Amino acid sequence: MANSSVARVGRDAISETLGREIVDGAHRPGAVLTLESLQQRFGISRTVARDSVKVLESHGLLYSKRRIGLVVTAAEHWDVMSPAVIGWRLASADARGAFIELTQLRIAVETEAAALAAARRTEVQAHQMLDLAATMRRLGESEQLEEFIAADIAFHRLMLEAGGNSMFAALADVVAEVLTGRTKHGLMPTRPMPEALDAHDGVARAIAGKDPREARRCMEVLVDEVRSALEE
Amino acid sequence: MANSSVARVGRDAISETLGREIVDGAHRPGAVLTLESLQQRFGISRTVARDSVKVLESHGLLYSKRRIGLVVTAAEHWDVMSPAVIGWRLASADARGAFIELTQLRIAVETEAAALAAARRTEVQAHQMLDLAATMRRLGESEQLEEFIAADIAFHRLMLEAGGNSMFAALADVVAEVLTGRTKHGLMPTRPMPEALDAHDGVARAIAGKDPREARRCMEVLVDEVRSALEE
DNA sequence: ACAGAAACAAACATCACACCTTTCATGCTG
DNA sequence: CAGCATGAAAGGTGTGATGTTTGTTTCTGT
Repeated sequence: MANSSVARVGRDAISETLGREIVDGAHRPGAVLTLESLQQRFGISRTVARDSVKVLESHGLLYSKRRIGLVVTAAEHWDVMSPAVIGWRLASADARGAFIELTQLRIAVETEAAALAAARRTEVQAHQMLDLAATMRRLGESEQLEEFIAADIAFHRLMLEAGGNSMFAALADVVAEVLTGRTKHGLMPTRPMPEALDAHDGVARAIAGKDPREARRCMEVLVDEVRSALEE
Repeated sequence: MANSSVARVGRDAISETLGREIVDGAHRPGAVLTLESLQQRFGISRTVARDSVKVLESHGLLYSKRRIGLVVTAAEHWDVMSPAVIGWRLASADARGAFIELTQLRIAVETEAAALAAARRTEVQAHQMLDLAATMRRLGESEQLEEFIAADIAFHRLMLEAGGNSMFAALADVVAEVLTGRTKHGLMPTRPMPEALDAHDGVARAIAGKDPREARRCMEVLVDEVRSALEE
């Protein structure tokens, strides 16, 4: 028992490692692994190897076939929306591509989410939105970038949740990731543009005022800026 | 090999059954299962029980804790975008709620997808889009509903794929589900409205003509009809 | 020589059992 | 009453044996 001479890794680390490798393209679609090879490589038992494989399998990264082994699947079969796969893609060589796709998804969803939020928000949420918009303005104008981003994230999360669509709400983490990542990918000015601040204000007001059409319009302004930054 | 006296089920059927039960609310969040109970109930070995649990765990439906058991998680932690969870929700008592959320997601994504497709489509895709739009008109006007829906699905799938965003493409199955389901949920006229046919035509033409703005506008017309049907 | 059937073998699937590890609950002790 | 020690419950991991599927090879009959 005890251990082994081979690289020993923590429990979930194995599906994590394999997931990243597959997403990264280290194993071509159609490539075959075996449980045995995983046991060897990571110094683990069949039980653990099977557990790890199950996770990857349930995200569509591979499937296991008798007498063949573990077959790596092509990207179009992956669960690209699941947080795990998103994480792996963002850690891959094509992080930028993943980031762009996520941004496009965010753009698509947020315009609709703004309208939904305007129709469904509670009183409390309305106040929180207005507060957050004000906070963003304050922090943005005083160039406290880090705090600004935190407020920005809170703003978008709140909006996504206020719409009452759980699938939109589930994107809050993605949006957070994108908002954080913008700085790294050079898609964000060091000082938030006044138009962006105005647009956030507008969105908050429209949502508070239960005006879906206006909320959508303001969000579209916001999103247009993001879109154009994407096309540079 | 033999069998057992207890309800014996196929391999994946167990995570399938449990997934549906959890999504359906048969196990409240915080409720605790044990591997032992699953073994008893399904007449399976620990290995299989663990395998099934791993699947549910990787979709966020539960987590396992030592000395406690398998704790069912609240809906906000579910991987609500993964096909598996979507399937379970659509098979649950709240299928209608899930359907509405999916429709909202579809609405959000498709407007953006239309614009993207207009920017990125290949020549072949352009022709296919125009063809499908024409086919839809023909089938729609002759009230061949089933074939019409098939063409509709193909149209939307093609558009989602043409944009080159894999996350949008992954929604093709969802959209297919929604388009098929519309009839069941009484959100669809037995005869497609002429405006809808025109809008599809418009989208196809705009995409073929590489006009993202127009593609988005036409898609918005389409989507507006869906939205209003949703609000009835 | 070729087609089809039969035997073989590889790899996953499942089972049973033993032991480890974590963590909650209990109860004892100072 | 606080704190610590102890026990037990439940999952986590490891092992070896056996079942099952399926691709490959070999054999046989024509």
